[in-house]
Amino acid sequence: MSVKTNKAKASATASISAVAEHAGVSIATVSRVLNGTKAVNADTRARVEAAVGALGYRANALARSLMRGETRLLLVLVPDFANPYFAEIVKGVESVTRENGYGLVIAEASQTLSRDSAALDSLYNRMADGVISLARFADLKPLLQEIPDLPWVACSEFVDDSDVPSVSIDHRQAAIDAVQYLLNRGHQRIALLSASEDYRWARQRHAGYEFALRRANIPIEPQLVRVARGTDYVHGMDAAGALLAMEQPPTAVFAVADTLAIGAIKAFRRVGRRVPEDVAVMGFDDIPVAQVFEPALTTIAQPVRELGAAAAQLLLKRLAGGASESLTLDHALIVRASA
Amino acid sequence: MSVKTNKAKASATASISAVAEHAGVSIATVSRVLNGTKAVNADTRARVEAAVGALGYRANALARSLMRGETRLLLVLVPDFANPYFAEIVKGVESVTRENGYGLVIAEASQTLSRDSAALDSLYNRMADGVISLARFADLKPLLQEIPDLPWVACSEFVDDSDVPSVSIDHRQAAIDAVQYLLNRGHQRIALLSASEDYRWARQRHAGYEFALRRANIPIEPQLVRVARGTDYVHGMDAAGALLAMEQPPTAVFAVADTLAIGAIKAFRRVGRRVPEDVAVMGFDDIPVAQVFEPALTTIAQPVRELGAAAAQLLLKRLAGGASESLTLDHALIVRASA
DNA sequence: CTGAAAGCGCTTACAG
DNA sequence: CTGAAAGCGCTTACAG
Repeated sequence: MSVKTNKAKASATASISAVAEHAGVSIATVSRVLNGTKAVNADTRARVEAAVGALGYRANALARSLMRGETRLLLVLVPDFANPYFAEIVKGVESVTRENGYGLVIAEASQTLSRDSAALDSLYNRMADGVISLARFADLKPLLQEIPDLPWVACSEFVDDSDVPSVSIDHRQAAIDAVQYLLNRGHQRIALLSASEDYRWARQRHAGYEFALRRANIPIEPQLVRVARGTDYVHGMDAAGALLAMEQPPTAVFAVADTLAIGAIKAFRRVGRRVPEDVAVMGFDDIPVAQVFEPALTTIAQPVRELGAAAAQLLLKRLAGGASESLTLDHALIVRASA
Repeated sequence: MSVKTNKAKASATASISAVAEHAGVSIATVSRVLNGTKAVNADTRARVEAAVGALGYRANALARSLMRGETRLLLVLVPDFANPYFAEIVKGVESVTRENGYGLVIAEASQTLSRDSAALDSLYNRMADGVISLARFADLKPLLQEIPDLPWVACSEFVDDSDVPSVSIDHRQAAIDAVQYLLNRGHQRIALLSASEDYRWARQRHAGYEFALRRANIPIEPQLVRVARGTDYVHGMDAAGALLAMEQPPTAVFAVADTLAIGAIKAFRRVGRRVPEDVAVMGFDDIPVAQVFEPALTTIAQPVRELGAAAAQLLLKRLAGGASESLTLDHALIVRASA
């Protein structure tokens, strides 16, 4: 029986040595029964398990991680907690990480995010085994250079000239589909309500919008393109206001996010314009409120849960030493009432 | 210059000994300039800083935390990522933790959450310095017993016979205010759309509803009380359906969550009932969509950001050794169009 | 001001 | 099957 140095370590959680002492074995043995890593004699095991129970012992994750070289924690970078779209993706991520025994560290990756963020700083330093980023491309880029050796996976966003794999739908094609739908319904003056093009997806949806129009021989009218200052409902209202002021307003609006679409509809309604009779409005994302809102939103549905789940799987696979290739999932056009 | 044992540690991040070697000092000195904990000679400091820069060194947070006895990580338990109400609270939490150099580990605390969750399991074991819980009281209770020595703070929920401080509005009083408002508008048949009473707040709002009715000498009609099977929009629709089937339906509905209220309105609309003309609907929370929805929601606003921020402050104060007393913040009745 | 050494709580070859 | 010991990468008395 070994001699313990610090016997009365206050009320603090029992350590492995306390368990060893209690069971009359070495800490190595305790470790073995805890991890099932090596055969242990039946009654030795029983004694250890009894000691664990008696002391309410739980291995200190910090020490364990330090030795194992992994924390089983994944960092998730989201641009905005409040956007339901991101929340759904996180749910997808969570579903697979939970199954695999990983925890999630979530940080809001705003523009201001940088090395001065002590929180993130601590994470970079081996607190997480890898990161899943939904952050704006513009925010992501500089971060990548700072923390080169952590495995990254981008979700919805991506970084072309890098080895960061990504999981996403084909934003450009989805936008083409949306605009084509509007064209098919006879619209010729179609406005684009875009989001900050710090988001790669915003840029790509914008490209899809222009492509679809050009393909239909409709000239791009710069005034019909409005960039919202955020993705909250109010930002959609504001941006739509500008459209309202035009002498020849659009007959249809393609918004790159449902939140923006809903904000726009609100703005239109306020001045007595009916949707879709006077203006058709298409959204993007198919967030939960899209179907209960009135008029219910015609929108592009992203397989959000799957997006998150796939990103998590990709990262886990990579952590397990596997190769990681990017993935493109399918989108779908959901026709409801707003367009 | 000391001899390094493991020289070619692959590409892995530089360790403190690598920095020490590079700068020609001991690791103790490196630690001191890193932490500014003790005076260091100016040019020694310069040499160390140069080495840190050259090697791109960042302290290993795991080892550091193990020594310091703190991780500067806080665990946030949310019942549902998808509910905008919780998202806003998390934003409040994040604003203060970020300022204080703390990171957030977020886990979804569903009913199924238990010791089999490897993710949470690792957290309990000293991965987080404390926890802020928005979890259902019913889920929270058993967890508390498992991890007794972590400092907890409950937000919106609470645990009466424990030393867990909480930050919340007065849910019961808020419900009384809501129902009284409805009564003042002449309603007599007021339904309650409640949420799972695993949530303490649901139970309290329910109590407030009954109190207000009784105070007005209106008998409680059990059929007018419906418990939704969740807090998503669809759950509100479902629960409202039952109300619709009544021979003498209510003239007003008080929903304990905006999501539920919106779902109910949708259900009413589907069968041609107008809100608020045929049925008035009141919500609770004032989530972002409440004001853009049509009809805009009359609701009880909770100071969500403040709630989250206060919970974080309370926890931080406690971690700093301070005392922790519970806090009740003010709610507000927002009159818009739905009631 | 600086270094050698102990120690945080674990895991894992290495012997036996 | 089991233990003594080294080591993960740090921080911090203890000497000097």
